[in-house]
Amino acid sequence: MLTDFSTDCQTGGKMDDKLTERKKKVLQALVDSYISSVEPISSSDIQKRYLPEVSTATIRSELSHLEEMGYLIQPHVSAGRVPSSKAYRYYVDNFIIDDDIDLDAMKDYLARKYDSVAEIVKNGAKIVSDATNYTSLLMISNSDTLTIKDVKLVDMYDGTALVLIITDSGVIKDKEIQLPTSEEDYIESANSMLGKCFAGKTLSQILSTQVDMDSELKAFKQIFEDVIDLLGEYKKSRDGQLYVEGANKIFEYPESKNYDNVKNFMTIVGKKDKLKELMHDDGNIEFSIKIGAEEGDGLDNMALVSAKYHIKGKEVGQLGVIGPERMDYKKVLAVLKHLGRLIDKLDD
Amino acid sequence: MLTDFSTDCQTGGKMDDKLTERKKKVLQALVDSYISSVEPISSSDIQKRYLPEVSTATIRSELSHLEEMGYLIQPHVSAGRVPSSKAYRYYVDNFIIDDDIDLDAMKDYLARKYDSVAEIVKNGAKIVSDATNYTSLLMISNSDTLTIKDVKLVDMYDGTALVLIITDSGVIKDKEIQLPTSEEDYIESANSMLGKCFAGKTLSQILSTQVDMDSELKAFKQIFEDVIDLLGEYKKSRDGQLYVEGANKIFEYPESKNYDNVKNFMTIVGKKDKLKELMHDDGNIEFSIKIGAEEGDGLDNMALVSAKYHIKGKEVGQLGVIGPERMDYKKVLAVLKHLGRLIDKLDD
DNA sequence: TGTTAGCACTCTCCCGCCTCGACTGCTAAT
DNA sequence: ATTAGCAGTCGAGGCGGGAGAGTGCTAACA
Repeated sequence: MLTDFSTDCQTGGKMDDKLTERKKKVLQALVDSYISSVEPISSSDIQKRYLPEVSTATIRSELSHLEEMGYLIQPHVSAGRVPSSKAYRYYVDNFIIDDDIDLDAMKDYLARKYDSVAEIVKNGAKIVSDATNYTSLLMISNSDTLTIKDVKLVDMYDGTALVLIITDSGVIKDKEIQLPTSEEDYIESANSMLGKCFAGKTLSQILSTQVDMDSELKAFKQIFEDVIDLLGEYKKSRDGQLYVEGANKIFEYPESKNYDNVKNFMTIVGKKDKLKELMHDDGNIEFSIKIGAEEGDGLDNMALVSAKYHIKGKEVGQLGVIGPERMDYKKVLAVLKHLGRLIDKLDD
Repeated sequence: MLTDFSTDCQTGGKMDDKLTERKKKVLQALVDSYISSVEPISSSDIQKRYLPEVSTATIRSELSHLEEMGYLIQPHVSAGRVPSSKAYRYYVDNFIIDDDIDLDAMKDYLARKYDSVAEIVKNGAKIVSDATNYTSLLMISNSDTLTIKDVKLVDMYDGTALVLIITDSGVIKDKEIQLPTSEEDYIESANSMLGKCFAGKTLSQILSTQVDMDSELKAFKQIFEDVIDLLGEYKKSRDGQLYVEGANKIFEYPESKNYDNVKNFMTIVGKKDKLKELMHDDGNIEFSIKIGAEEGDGLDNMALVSAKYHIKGKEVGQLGVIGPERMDYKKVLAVLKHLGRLIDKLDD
């Protein structure tokens, strides 16, 4: 089993023993069926495909029991049953085992569609959306993980210089500033000072540190402050940027028949702040699954699965999927997991 | 009158004289009414608010005439009438006069909401969407207008250099490349060569010109090609980038009651290529209005209004609005026009 | 006690029918 | 050319009833 799913809801994990084996089987059957048909599931549906050895009456009594326990919902008396958020939570916590996650299929899929691993990383959000057929979310990690390799001034013209901030993921910011003097070696010594001060530190470290302006540094005070400003600006623009891909996949779901579903979905997909909050780092959990109203307002009938991803072992962001509560968690997890591995192994 | 609207449809402009004054009045009344109520308009609606001096019977005969001519549509026999695309076209070509465009109101609105002009430009798309309550589109102009000021190599480490492309709107691209030699003055002479080749040209000019590699340039062949590649890459990433803001305004329209409308709208808003095509430069027309199916597939029941905008007199992009065909053209034009002026006057 | 067959019950969906109300198109008069 | 009057048309919405689906309950059985 995947052991690191988020179980921050009161119904997670610990309920295992309260369900008999047969109840588990019925619940799993119902969720599986519902995920594939997106129609209320009846007792005979379950009997036919999953439990031919018992009668529908038995299944019915199990179903009504599960309903009492809060796992199932009956839209109306003569309809079948539909899983509740609690059921999905139980499902992802207990029924998804690693073996189900078909990494090889994913691998083939990606190999067919994309030429290089670099291309895969670049198109992360698009790939996830394509492969899962849900809306995908890509969030760039906050700047705690970004290391400054060097800060350089480049002479331009008319006493201006270009500030380059070189990080371990490329040059990230440039801006022209005014030089306080036109001395020839000013730039050179400024460069050495800047290198000394900033190289090897993360963005957050730099911004939270108060540097003593000793005599040697005084001459570069202005430059220094300009650079700090620039870093602050960059942090602001980069921190937790969120990209959404495939937002109108919703129209391909049966759920879209219901106007409110479409509206809710589009509303939450439009609220980047809310999405960021939902994707936000849950400690050491590698995969996080938020289901329905568990997470407060806004995610009714929806679920959000997200995974951290790393480059060269370092956390660089999160990649996720948002879609209907009845989403194909196995597939989604397979895609996210495989992609995570691919990205992590990347070394060019 | 605004004289520079797009009139690239067969019904534009020239139909003026074919409509009697009263027909014009009826048509305008109907479109105005419809724009504000978004319900089919009956003969008595028009009589009450616009033409009390004639009877409903007279108006009815005018209406049925206008319908014959293709300006109106009757959803069914006992409903009022609704404007056709042709009616909207006629409306924007003939009934919107400059005086109607209340620039001052717009000015006040912007002044209340934003602190500085710079902020207004930066948030162009958001402002337009807020102010009009429609979905807005912002397209950065293609690279024909972008001039390269200089190309510079900056020494890094281990025989690599950073390529900087400095344009009149800032440094736009940087990439590390391998230097073919570690000679000391290589970078310096390369810089002078690059400056000579590229300074003052536009991106497109550079990419379309075949440069003779004479003896002097041979030594820099590799660098030269790297830079060209870089420019090509940049052009690709920048050319006609399109931003969409406020896509789910659709849910605030009465049209959203109809599922197909929502779907169509979201579909086209998701198709950036199609939007780009629709926004694409129409010669010297300052404002372009595309209405409904006039423009081929995809824009049924919708309209797209776009305007070029300039900074310091130079065209830098387009700003537009996409929404229902019955949009408030006067308001939209007021917003776009006023914002265009503000942006153009910007000089910091 | 758990399981089962049988059956009555409930509820949705859908169809046809109806009425009401909104506008129109037509006609005949001015 | 305009108008009043009126018949005609169509959609919206309410009502009722039949069909179908799936359940809960009960009583019998192992």
